[in-house]
Amino acid sequence: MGWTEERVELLKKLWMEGLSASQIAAELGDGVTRNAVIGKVHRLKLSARAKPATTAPRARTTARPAPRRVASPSTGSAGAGHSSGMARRQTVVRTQVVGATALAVTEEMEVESYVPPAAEIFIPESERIGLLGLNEHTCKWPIGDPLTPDFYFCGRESEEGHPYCEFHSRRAYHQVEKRKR
DNA sequence: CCCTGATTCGC
DNA sequence: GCGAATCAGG
Repeated sequence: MGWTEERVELLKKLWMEGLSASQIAAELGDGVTRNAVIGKVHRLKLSARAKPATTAPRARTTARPAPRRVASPSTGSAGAGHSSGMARRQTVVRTQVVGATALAVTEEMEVESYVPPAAEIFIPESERIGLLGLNEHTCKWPIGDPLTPDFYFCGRESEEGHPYCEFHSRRAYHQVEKRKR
């Protein structure tokens, strides 16, 4: 289905209201993808919105060398590492621990100094491991202050090829709540 | 992994 | 004009 005036108007309206491209795509239905929405938005020159949403000042990134796909069905694509180190300054979400699965977001704040990531989960002292206890199958998520003697690593089993256990792997970036109208 | 928007370019 | 593929970022 093409872009009828009605659909374009709806697109403009929702975009200005701050809905994400994927949400608008779902709203329009008919197999419209978020890419279609974004593409249309650009053609309409509607890029600017009230709320920056994400990705703020993007002055200029690479002018995309020459990916060119479409015709070649080669399946290469092997590695893809994803390096994300521990930032000294980071935005954390304070949670309330009620159990292993009951986490409630109560406040979002930015902290100055290092904060033990995912300290919510309790690791029995007998399972804690130090630097020398790490191997390719142990979760390398650090807990505590590295400069302190009581510093240790999660140490639980990590998925093959992954540096962290499942719990800690999903800790970094997982949608707290999926937008639903 | 989930997600966001930005960009290019064959169609 | 359209939008999949890709990129860059959180």
